[in-house]
Order: sequence, then C-alpha cells, then structure tokens
Amino acid sequence: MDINKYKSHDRILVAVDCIIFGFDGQQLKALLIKRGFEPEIGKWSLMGGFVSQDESTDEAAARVLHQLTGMHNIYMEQLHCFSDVKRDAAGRVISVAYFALINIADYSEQLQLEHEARWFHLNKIPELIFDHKEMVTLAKERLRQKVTNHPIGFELLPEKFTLPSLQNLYEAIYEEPLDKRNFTRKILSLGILNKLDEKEKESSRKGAFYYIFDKNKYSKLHQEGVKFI
Amino acid sequence: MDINKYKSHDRILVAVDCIIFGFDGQQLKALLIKRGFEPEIGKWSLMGGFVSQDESTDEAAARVLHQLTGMHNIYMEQLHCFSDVKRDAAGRVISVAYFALINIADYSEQLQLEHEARWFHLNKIPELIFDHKEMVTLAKERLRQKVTNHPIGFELLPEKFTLPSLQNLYEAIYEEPLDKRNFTRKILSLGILNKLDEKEKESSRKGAFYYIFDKNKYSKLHQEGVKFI
DNA sequence: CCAAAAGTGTTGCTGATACACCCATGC
DNA sequence: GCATGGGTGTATCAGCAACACTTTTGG
Repeated sequence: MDINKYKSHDRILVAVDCIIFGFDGQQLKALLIKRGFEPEIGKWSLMGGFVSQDESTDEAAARVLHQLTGMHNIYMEQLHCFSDVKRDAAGRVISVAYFALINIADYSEQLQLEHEARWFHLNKIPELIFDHKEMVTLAKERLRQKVTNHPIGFELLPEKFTLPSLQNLYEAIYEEPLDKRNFTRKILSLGILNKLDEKEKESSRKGAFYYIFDKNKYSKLHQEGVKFI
Repeated sequence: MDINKYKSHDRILVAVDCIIFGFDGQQLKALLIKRGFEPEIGKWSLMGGFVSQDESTDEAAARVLHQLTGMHNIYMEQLHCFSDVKRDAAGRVISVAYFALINIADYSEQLQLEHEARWFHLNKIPELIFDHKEMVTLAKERLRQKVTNHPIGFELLPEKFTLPSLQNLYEAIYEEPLDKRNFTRKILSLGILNKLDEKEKESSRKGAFYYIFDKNKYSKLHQEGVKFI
C-alpha cells in the first residue's frame, strides 16, 4: 500500500474500549478490570487495547474481548468514537468504544482472577479512568434504546430462559418494573419464542417453562426491527 | 504530555468525512465535492480531512465543514467510525463520519464553485470513492431514525417555515407521503411552534402562514425526546 | 397447610389512521 | 371564474396500561 500520498499528516494512536454487559438473572452488570499498566495502574477501567495497522477497530474490539473472556462470536456493536485531545492523561489517544453483551454464566472465574476483573452493578460503577464513565453511561442509554426494537436482549441470557427471567432483564435495563401480564402477552404475541416442555425449578416451587428465541421466525418478521417493549 | 508510555503501539492516520444534508423545499439532498487530490482525484466524494494531533474529531469535522461552507455552529453529529484496513486504497486511514444539517438557502454559490461541489438528490448519488456510499446510506438511516424523536428537522429549514414545507421535509426524509390533517394536528399539538401573522406567498395563491420553532418550549417538554411523527 | 413464584383476561383509554370539502387568491 | 395549494373535523380501530386471583409444589 502506498501510504506516501498522505505522509504529511499526523498519525494518532487509536484504541478500543469495551463495555461488557452481563446479566445475572436479577441485575445488569458491567465487567471492569484493574488496569495493569501505567498510567493509572491499579485503577478500575474498561478493558481496552490499541488498534494496530493491520486490523479494523471491529477486529481490535473482538480481539480485546477475547483476551478478557476467552469468548468468540460475541454480540458487539460500535458505540462512539471518543477523541478529546486530553482524554488520556498520558498522550493523545483516540478511542472507539464498543459494547458487548455476554451470557454471564459463560464467563470463566479463572479469567476473572487472571485479569483482576470484576462485575459491577450498573448503579455501583466505581470511579473509572479517563472518560470511561462517560462511555459506560452512553452504552447504557444505547442498550436501552436498542433493546426496544431489536432482539438483542437474548444475548444476555442462556439459550434456554424463562419468561420471568426475560422480564427481569428488561426491568433491569429500563430500571423500572413491568406488568407481568402485559409483558408476557406482548412478547409471546411476537411469535418469536418457542416454548419447551421443560421447566426451570431453581427459583420457584412451581417452576417456570423454558423458552428459546427463534432467530428464523424473527428474521421472517421484519428486516428493520420490531417493537419489543 | 508524556506520550512515551504508549510508544510501542502503531499510530494511524485518522480522518473525518461529512455527510452534509440540505433540503430545497422539495427534496432532501447531500453536498458532494469533486475530490481535488490523489488518489481518486476528480471523483465524487464526501468532504473530508485529516485529524491533527491537537484537535478532536468533532473539531476536525467542524473545521472541514467550515472550509466547505463558510458556516459555523452547524448541527452535526457523529455517525460511525469506519476502519476497514483496506477502505482507503492509498493507505491505512480510519475515518470518523459525521452528518450535518444545513439550511440549503444559506449555502453560498460562490463556495460551491470554488470546491466543485454539487447537491445531489439522495436517490441519485453518483458513484463515490472508498466507502463513502456506505456512509451516506447509514447517515440517511440515522437521520430518519433521529428525526422521529428529536427536533432536528428544523435545522434543515429557514428560521421561518410553513407547515406544508415542514411536511414536505418529513416526507422527503421518510420517502413516503403523510396525511396533511394528521401531520398538522400532531405537530401543532406538541406546542413547540409559534405561528406568525406573516404568510409565505411564493408557492401558492392563498399563501401559507409562517411558523417558528420555539426551543424553549421544546426543552421544557422533555429532556429525552418526543415523538414528532 | 402455607409460602412463594408462575400463569392467565378484561376493560377503558389514548393515540393513530383514514378520509373530503371549503377557503383565499392571482391570473 | 377557475386553478392552485392551504386549511380544517370526525369516526373508527388498534395498541397500551391498569388491574387480582388461581395454580403448583416443596417444605
């Protein structure tokens, strides 16, 4: 590639930072790490990394996410590019923030220890370095907005989930209670969930039926989103 | 600033590209330029420029927009960061795309000539360099989505505008006709427009009353958006 | 038998849509 | 007086919100 054409222009360090959302059945959480290098070593931070010449920011974000979680094929979406000249105290770094949705149960305790990572309830995020708090806030808003019209909530749940747990998830995202009957009716009326015969018996005597999200039924519905809640 | 901490990482050229929307009373248009430098000189392109060490991408986008239009304080919003390794044939360049909304009547013919710029109807965008077509498509979608809940349509109109012209604008953005009575009722019911005594007489015998968008009334309404259409 | 969570219908209201005629004016 | 675009009201329908009791079962 002939880079000479542009050689008179400034080159800048580009990073990615990942807001990793997880749901434990009750609460919506974000995965943070204790930063392992200077500056700001030892402070809480989003997981991030620099973008190299030979990868896109999408690729860099997937790589960073894999480093922390060992996971591949995670739902991930670009959030925003943060570029204030002074956002990073140690030098000029532009950061492209991404948010990811993972099933918290799949996340390995082992990796958590290795990286000094911890899940934080979204209302109890500690002080974060640089502009990471702003990133988390924006990600939360975006998630809330997105989940209204797109079937991405399922990314936060196990493959088999119960209607009460799905409702808990939406309540956690919206931070407000929903009516059980209205919720059930609406979500089932979309015709995108398959009911199993099996029941989940951990969280109640009676037990709640498992459901599975049916991607095919969904994609037949609408190309451009459906009102979920 | 101590940039040494990060010195082992790659530095990358970062650019901004602007999708500039305008509305001529009937049609929604985008401003494109004939690219004045290699590579791809002479081809149609979005207006863009490189981000320097001492400016944010927001600042760079505002600068670039000012270069082309001579305008300041234009509505502008970050769209997406495009970062495919091969997106620019001449080298690795990451581009942060922005879209801007301007009142087309304010745009100087003079500058148009200087930059070999032209307004194109959104359904008649010519072949563009690199991934610029993709940027335009995404911007159009984002505008459509945004305008549903936020009062940004007014940025595309003169300060004084008529209800028919406002309706034309929404029809152009949605690419579908709206019912005049329903449109009028809904938009007036928001209580954010002030009717003037004056009439616009260019486009009809009868004349249509001018209205003005009242920012104060709007901001009292809701912090977080209202359903416009 | 009791505690705890799952499951299930109806009603009223609000907002969305569909639709047609008269008005004002310049020519 | 006629052609052009501006302005206005009503009826129907669909979707949303509010609301409480019965079922199941482990202990």
